[in-house]
Formats: sequence, structure tokens, C-alpha cells
Amino acid sequence: MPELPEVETIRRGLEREVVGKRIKTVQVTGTRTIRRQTKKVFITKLEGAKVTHVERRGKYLVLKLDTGELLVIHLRMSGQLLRAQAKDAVVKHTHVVFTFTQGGQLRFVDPRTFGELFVTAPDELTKEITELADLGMDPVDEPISWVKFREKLLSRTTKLKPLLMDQSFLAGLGNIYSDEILWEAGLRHDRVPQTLSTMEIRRLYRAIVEVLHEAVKHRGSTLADEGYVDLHGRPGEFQLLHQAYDREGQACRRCRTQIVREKVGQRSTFYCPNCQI
DNA sequence: ACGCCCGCCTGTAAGC
DNA sequence: TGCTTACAGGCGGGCG
Repeated sequence: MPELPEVETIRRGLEREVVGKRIKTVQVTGTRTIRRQTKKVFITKLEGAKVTHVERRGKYLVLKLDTGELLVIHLRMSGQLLRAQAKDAVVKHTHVVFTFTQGGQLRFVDPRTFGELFVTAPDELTKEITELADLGMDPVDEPISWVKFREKLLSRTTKLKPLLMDQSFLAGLGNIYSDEILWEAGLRHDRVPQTLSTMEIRRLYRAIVEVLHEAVKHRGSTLADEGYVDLHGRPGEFQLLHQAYDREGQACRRCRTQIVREKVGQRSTFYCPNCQI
């Protein structure tokens, strides 16, 4: 479900709501959510620890603990982190509940159970998650250098959409935002970097930065299934500004041509067949 | 070394 | 109405 803007929104929520708090107890009820270590080890490493920082690495959330270890969270397709009070009803598919010494809880809810949590030492992180060992530039965290972007783009032969979704090229993009970026740039998903003019590369570069900043500003995209909500259960608003994703049959806001939907490597791809070239 | 395709799950919506 | 099928924000692994 969540891509960079959604994970970043959650990260900011955690920064306000969870950093500085000490974990009193951890309850693990899910059977698949903790899979890199035993539940017992997971719980032991967390109880009594204080959360001191929250970082995002691509779509991963990394919470630093005062024990020196890291709590790593990936929401995958349907994971949610929700702030709650102990008295609040526990919704279906709640797999992990953290209770803080100051009161209040953080709950991990995940119907499809693809998401996971684990605790690891900082120097083990990239061994545990090889994707993080070779993570691309972060388009929101650090301003991307135009020279580096161009160089890196031209070194790849992959088509633009799979390239944008490749976490070793850029960190944090998925199916929604790659379609939105390509619409904004006026480029087709199957273009190959070597065929792009300097102007087209510039448009792509600008689209990446602009679309993601706007999406973060509007706290991410919540689709009809409401799979993504922030820590407070609030939906995002960027879906109202989508130009391509989930707009099949609707008029392109640039040229009025109907947006088409096409399967590209099993993923739905939305684009304007007229003004994306 | 790369691209393609499946599997991992549950829930919802569309199709018959 | 009810059953069946397709599909959903991600990622790793196995295949050719």
C-alpha cells in the first residue's frame, strides 16, 4: 500500500507521537508479523526501551532505541500503524500492540500480513535487508543532484516505469507515484532512458521532485479501500490530485484524451495515450 | 545479470 | 441473491 509520501506521513506522526516515549509492554498476537526472530526475542529487546529517533529509508521505517538497537517496520501492502488508547476496541488483524509507560499505545494492523517488524543492531540492518544495502537516492530527504540523476539514469537500460519503481534507482516509489510522475513528465512508461532528450530528462527530474513533495504535503493517497490512513486514522488527500492513477476512462486534465489502463508486468498502469510520449 | 512471473494473504468489487 | 473471479500502495525468489 504505502509508498514514500504515505510512509513519510507516518514517520512524521511517529516523530510527534512516539519519539521520547518508553515502551512498557509489547503484545504480539499475529503469527506472521514477527518472522526474523522469535516473538520472545522481539518482545525482550523492546520492553523497557525508549524510542529516540524515527527515520525513513525508502519505504522502511527505522526507529532508534536507547538500547542502541533499531526497530524496523515495513507496512508492505496493507499495514497500518495506529495511535490508540488501551481502552479502545482492538480491530481485526491487529498483530502487535506497544503500550508506553506514559500511557497510550501504538498498534500494528495488517489484514494481508505481508508487513513485518523486527529488532536489529545498526550494523546488521543492511545484512538483514539487502534492499537497504543498495538503496537509491531519496527524492524528498535529500535534494537530488541533477548531474548525478542524469548520470545514473543514463547508466540504466530499464524502461522508465520499472526503473522508477526500482528501489536501488530511487528510494520509495511504487505503482501510484511512478504513474503520476510519468504523467507529470509527459513520458510513456515504456520509454528507455537512452532515447530521452536533455529536456525530457529535465522534465522527469522535475516531476519526481514536484509530485513527491506535493504528495507529502497532502499527506499521501488514500484510495477507495481506505487501506492507507495516518497514525490518527486520517486518510490522505493527494488522491484528489491524481492525474493518471485510478483515472481510467476519465479525461486527461492536460489534453482531454481518455486515460487508459494497461497491465505492465502485472501492475496496473494508467497513462494518457496522447500527451505522454 | 536481467527481466518476467509467481507467491505471500485477506477483503472488496465486479461479473455471471 | 449468491457464487466465482479479478485485483489491490510491495517485495523476494526462482526461472529462463
